[in-house]
Amino acid sequence: MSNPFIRKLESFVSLDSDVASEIEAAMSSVNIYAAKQDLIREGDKTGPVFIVLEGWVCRYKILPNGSRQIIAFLVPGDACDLHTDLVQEMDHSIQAVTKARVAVISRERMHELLDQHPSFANAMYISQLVDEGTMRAWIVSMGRRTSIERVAHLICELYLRMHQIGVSDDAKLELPLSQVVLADALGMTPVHINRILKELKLKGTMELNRGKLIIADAIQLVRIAGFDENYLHRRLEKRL
Amino acid sequence: MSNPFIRKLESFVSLDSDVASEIEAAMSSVNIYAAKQDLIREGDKTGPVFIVLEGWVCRYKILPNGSRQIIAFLVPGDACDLHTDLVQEMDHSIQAVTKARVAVISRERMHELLDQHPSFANAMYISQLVDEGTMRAWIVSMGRRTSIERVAHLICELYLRMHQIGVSDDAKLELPLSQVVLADALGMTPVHINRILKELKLKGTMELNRGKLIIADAIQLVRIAGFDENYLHRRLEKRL
DNA sequence: CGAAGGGTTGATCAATTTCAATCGCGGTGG
DNA sequence: CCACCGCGATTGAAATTGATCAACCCTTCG
Repeated sequence: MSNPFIRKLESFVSLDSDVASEIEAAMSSVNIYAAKQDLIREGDKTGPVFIVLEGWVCRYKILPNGSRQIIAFLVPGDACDLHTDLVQEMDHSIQAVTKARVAVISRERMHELLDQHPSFANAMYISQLVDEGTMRAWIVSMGRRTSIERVAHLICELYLRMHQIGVSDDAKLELPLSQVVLADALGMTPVHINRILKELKLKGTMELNRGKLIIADAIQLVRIAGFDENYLHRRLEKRL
Repeated sequence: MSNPFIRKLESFVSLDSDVASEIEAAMSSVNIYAAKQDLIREGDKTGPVFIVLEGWVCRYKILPNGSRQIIAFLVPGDACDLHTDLVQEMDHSIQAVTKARVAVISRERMHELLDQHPSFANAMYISQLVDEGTMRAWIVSMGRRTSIERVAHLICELYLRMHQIGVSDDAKLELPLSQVVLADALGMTPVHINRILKELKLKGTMELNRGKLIIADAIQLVRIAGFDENYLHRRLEKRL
């Protein structure tokens, strides 16, 4: 099964194969977005449920002064806005970082699926808890980590997430994020990101070139980041 | 009805009075915590559901270097860890900021209530969405706001939340947060918080003395914060 | 070929931390 | 009753981090 969403759900709970195929069938409507194209904007009425199939997507918010803060990255298998129909309008925007293929499911269909398949609802709930843990980790990073620690921490997070969806061999990783995007995610300047990346390269920790990341010294990377994988609830996998 | 939790739920959905009293009955078991006492610690197995009745509580995380980042404030009416039984252990700690009265509900009972009363489940879901919106706003603040903007923004958030639970008249507010606590929440130094507070006082914007906050110029405060009430899904204008 | 976007670098500036000391006040034990 | 203690608040000076400003380079792409 090559559907990244199903694969992610299966990592949380085991799904009956007929449930899995019903979910997959519901994902047949697919949109393609170009890099920098918005899926939905702050202030819009809440739309359908999006599920990323391919490419990178982010949540972000623009401030009055024009600067941008990325709030989360969504990679293949990640869903968003599961239940936002309970509130009136988006408080942030969602944009494709790279060209992206995104499945679109109507809220009605999604509600049916959730109602009919408790295992699916459960998996979605777990997924949401993991996302919340990630947000908490971002708050901690922004508040209390220096820029090099922050960069290292984000790389650890993304490495682990890519690894979970099986998109990385051990020390190499496709990471199609420009320095500007990294800066927007980490609350820093592109210039400063550039210098930190250089420092990490000089230290022999990691190297990021044209969307390809090489982790030269994972131990050191984790140490710099002060990375605690618990927040991604890796233990969940082990239990299953 | 003086139960802050019920009052909060009612602000999201309307509850049948028998449902309300059933929920209230479930909240009969109450713990008292002293300031700085932990309700639950990072690494602990997930416990019962906590609902703050009185006082201030926070989520926080300690970093390897010993510094602390507060991730969220919980005020009367706020519940936490509704569904964390789906994951194995806490990825952060929860601590009383002031002396606090906290209702404790077993997960079994909570699940019964949620299953039996869709309106209650709905209200809890909305509440969770609001909390997520608040976390996103914190990420934005930490990433892209200067320290004075960050302070102003937090004050706006807290003012609005206190107002919602009816614990503030128009320009005054009980805000029992020390400068150290504010610093831990905003990712700053206590020294710097002190200077920013002084600056805000000098500007005639607001004043915080011994746990009492006076908003002298709400318009200016909102302007400094670049505050957008949308994320709390509430209107600010009619208030300030 | 030329333009645009992304990356790199140096110099300078500004915001915030760090360090260190002092103050005020409420609570406590003698 | 009162001196003392400890925490929170306050202030100044120095150090540091990261931002800003301003080029310039390289690659890609129309």
